[in-house]
Formats: sequence, C-alpha cells, structure tokens
Amino acid sequence: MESHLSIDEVAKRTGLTAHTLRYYERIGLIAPVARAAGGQRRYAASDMAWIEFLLRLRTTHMPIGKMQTFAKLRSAGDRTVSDRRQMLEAHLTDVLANIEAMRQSAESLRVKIAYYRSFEQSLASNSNTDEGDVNETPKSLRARTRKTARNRR
Amino acid sequence: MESHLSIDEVAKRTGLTAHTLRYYERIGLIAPVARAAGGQRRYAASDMAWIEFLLRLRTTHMPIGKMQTFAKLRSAGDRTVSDRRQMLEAHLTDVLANIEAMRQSAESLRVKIAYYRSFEQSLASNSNTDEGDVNETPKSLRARTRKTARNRR
DNA sequence: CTAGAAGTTGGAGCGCGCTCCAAGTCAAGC
DNA sequence: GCTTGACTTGGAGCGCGCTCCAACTTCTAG
Repeated sequence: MESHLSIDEVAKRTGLTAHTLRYYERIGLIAPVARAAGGQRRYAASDMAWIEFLLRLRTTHMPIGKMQTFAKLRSAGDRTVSDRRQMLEAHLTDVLANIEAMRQSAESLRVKIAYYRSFEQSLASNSNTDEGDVNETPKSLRARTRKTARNRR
Repeated sequence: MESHLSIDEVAKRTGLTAHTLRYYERIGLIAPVARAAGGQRRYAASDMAWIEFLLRLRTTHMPIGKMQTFAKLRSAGDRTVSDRRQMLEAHLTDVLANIEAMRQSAESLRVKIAYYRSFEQSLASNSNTDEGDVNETPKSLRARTRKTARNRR
C-alpha cells in the first residue's frame, strides 16, 4: 500500500475531478484518505481500487445513496459480506434488465434509422421535380416499409 | 387516428405521470395535443407512437435537450429527415458504447459477487479473516479468528 | 342538481450529482 | 522574501428531470 498519489493525479487517472473526489469523501463514499504533512491527500493503491469499484457502480447507474449504504457496510467489516453480496446481486439483476432494455431500444433505433435512410433514398429520386437537387446518389428506390414509426414495448 | 385517450389513460399506458405528459408538451417534446370540448387532452394513436419513441430515447439516456432538438426537426417536416437520421446514428453509437461499458461493469460485479460468496464459505467453515474487500483473486481460503457468519441464502 | 373525481394552468419546489466559489494554507523556485 | 500554483475547507449554486401546489373548470355518477 503506497500512499503517494495526489488528488490531481487520482483525478487524472480516474476521470473524476478533484472536486468530485473530495465530495465523495465528504459524503462517506470514500473513507478518509491519508494526509501528507501539509494536510494534502495521499491516495493509496487500496483507495484507487475502491474508487474504481465505485466507478463501476456508477457506470451501472447505482444511485449514490446505495453506494453510501454499501460503503458503510464495507467499513463495518467482514460480518457484512453477506449483506454486501446481496446488495450486489440485487443491483446486478437491475443492471442486466437495464442492459436488455437498452439493447431493445437500440434495436428499434436501428430500425428507425434504416427507415429514414430508405425515405431519404425515395426523396432523392422523387423530389427532383420540385427543385434541383444538388447531390445524393439518385438511386430510385421507393420502398416504404409499411410501418411508420410505431413500435410497442 | 382516433383521438380519445385521456391524459390518465395515456399515463397508465406509458408509465409516465400525467404531470410528466403535460411537462413534455410544455417544453415542446410533444406537439400540442388535440382537446375535447372542455379543453381536456385527447391523445391520438400517432401521439402514442411518438411518446413511445420518446421513451425509447429516454431508455437509452438521450438528454431532454436533444430530444427537443429532434422533436423540432421532426415538426419541420421531411426535409429534416437526414438530420434526424444523423442524430439517431450518433446517438446509437453512444448507446452501444454505453451498453458495452455496462456489460463490462456487470461482469466485474459478477466476479466480485463470486468472491464474496467464496469468502462467505470460508467464514462459514472457519472463523474469519480480516477486512478483505480489495477484491480479486479469491486467495487461499484461510481464516484467522473471530466470529461466525450470520445469514446465508 | 350535487358531489366528487378528473382535468386545466402558471409557477414554485425538489432530489440528485455534482460544480464552483471564497478564503485560506503550504511547498517549491527565484 | 516573494510569487506561483497546488492544495485545503465550508458552503453556495446549478442543471436536469421531473413533481407538486394552488386555484380553478369540467365531466360523470347517482
């Protein structure tokens, strides 16, 4: 455990700002960090590992309140391991559902994009009568998919 | 196009609240909805389709500002189709990156859960180790001394 | 007709997650 | 010593996305 990363170095490495790092410490997400002589923070490797874990929780949209709960459990020692595991399992379930929801929405975005693309094709070949179109490959393609833009979930 | 869904019916179907539906209309996310005699909103099928599309954008974390931009383009007619497609393509790229980030984080959560689980096993059979949170390698399951674990599932 | 539920508006308020400001301390280089 | 710059603190402020309130009007059931 080396304790020699300054707050700016940690900020650079994690992508968080120094502001946010202090904020996280203030609200108990990060335990009080070791200090150098002048009161400046010096982050240890274990702090870094914890911060990276927090970032994974954040990436998966765990709200700060739950992270605080988790951090509190962690600081309470080994006897909370089971609680922590259960929290993570519940969270993981949410995350997987979330990923699936995003995947599905992404898919329908793809469909919509494809629809737009074919629409643009038909505009390119048909609207030449209105005004002189400057470019676009004038491939005639009047394929309109029968569904407009509706989907369901 | 039937125009006979009340705001509460739409709320029920979309999962949004009536408040939020009015809010979306106010900020231009939803075009002014048809009204019944007394001024009450009556949503058409096309409104529903659009709202469902908005929900897919929301599911994929598009900020409201961008949705407003998109809605504005849409209301400007066919000549904005290309812009809209480009917006969606850019968004889709973000979304896919996001999904991948979540997938990876979910994976490391799974690893951590597995670690906790093996840790609990060793607690159950032995006594207790130390703090141990610094994830990774489920080291040799040794223990030192202390109490027994509580709940399991 | 009446009561109560459901709808309307403009505008205020809120929870979250930062983000920044003011005012100060400290360390190093010239 | 002086300057520069990175750090410190408490607390205020902010942007987002709702969420709710007050004060009505309108619809529906009995």
